[in-house]
Amino acid sequence: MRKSTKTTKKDFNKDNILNQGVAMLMKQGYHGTGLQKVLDAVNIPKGSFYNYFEDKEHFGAEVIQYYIDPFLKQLAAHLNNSDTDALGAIQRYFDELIEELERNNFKGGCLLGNLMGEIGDTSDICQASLQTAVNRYRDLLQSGLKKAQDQGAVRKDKTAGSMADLLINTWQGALLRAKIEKTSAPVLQCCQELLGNYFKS
Amino acid sequence: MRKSTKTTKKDFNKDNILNQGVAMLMKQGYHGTGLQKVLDAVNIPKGSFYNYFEDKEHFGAEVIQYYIDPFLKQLAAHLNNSDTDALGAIQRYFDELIEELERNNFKGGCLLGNLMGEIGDTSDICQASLQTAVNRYRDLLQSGLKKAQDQGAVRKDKTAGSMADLLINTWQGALLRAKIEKTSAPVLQCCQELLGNYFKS
DNA sequence: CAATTTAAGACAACCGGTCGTATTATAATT
DNA sequence: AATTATAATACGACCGGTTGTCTTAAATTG
Repeated sequence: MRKSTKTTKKDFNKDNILNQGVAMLMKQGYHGTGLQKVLDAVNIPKGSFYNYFEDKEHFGAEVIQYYIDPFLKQLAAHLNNSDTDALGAIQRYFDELIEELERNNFKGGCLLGNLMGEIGDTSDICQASLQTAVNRYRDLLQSGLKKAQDQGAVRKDKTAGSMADLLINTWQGALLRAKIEKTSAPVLQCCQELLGNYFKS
Repeated sequence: MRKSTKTTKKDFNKDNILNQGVAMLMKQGYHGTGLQKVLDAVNIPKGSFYNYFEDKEHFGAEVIQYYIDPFLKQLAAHLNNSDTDALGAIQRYFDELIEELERNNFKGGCLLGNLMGEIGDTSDICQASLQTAVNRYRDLLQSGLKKAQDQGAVRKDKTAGSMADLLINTWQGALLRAKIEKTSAPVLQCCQELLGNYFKS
């Protein structure tokens, strides 16, 4: 077995752990998720965990990045696919998120929001990871709103950055409400009020 | 010792547990907080816990109500003390929250938000408690905004209820951001954009 | 003294993390 | 090219400690 092949297998295992980690941290939170359960689910022995990760905290930090990546790709795809209408692209992106939220019966929500609340101020390592994850998300959203501004769809008396922040924050809060009230009304309101009203020029 | 006295003492103990519960659930979350630690901190034997609460879940549900009560009183006080300017009262209330947040170096945030994220979809009992807590908060905020509408300070083309929801949600999201970025910028922005701009007539 | 409340301790399950060792792959040396 | 030395990875048993909950007995009550 050559080096490339082996590296691939190790990455495959690590991906499996991260994948399962996303799912379980999402459902049960950080302290509610035991490493044993994660590893059992992907048939990897307990002792092997520390070959892949330094400890649980670093594992959590990596899960955060692994989680947010697809969302960035999804939003970027929308922004690229319809670059004649950036505001519409953003709206369609959030519509997709809402659809998935409904499909999951409002369970889980956003891992970033959940972990910010649970360990955002107790684990330095995860806090740093959360910062970069949120910043990457914010920057992409900002660039989309900037484009929408240039296209004349979004007001220019506010910076794209501040609107991106406001949108992210309201979205996070709305997700929490949606979760405990088991209705998509809060997230719908978030998009309608901000994207459909306040941000428009 | 008469029955009334005894009941008082029991209530005193329970209050101590709840008080400590608020502090520890705030800092370490639900699954990160062991009952042992809570009881040790208030010098009540572990075996006595189930004299006060049915189980940990019900304990959490009671902590939630115990936590939100002072906030409702504080907001209500502001609304009553300056009933000539309801919008100003709301603003001053949130200013106080921001001051306390800074005093705590952005640690903790809001217990409701943290627990919504962590166990809002896994514990039915806590979910129900979170619902009523948030609803009570929302209703009070709604009545304040309604008053501000009647006073002509707040726009009337949106319902007070929808604005209360939007404010609460954005506030929650902003608190999460403030927590991981260790700055009050997000919560300041929340108040400025909504109370100082979007809601104004 | 009977009834009820309080508390001590036991309980199994689980936690994150470490250990020595066995297996394998890479590098170095002939 | 064959063999040896070195390192990396895989693995399961095990560590001390803690979890939430329950049983049972002591203390306190009316």
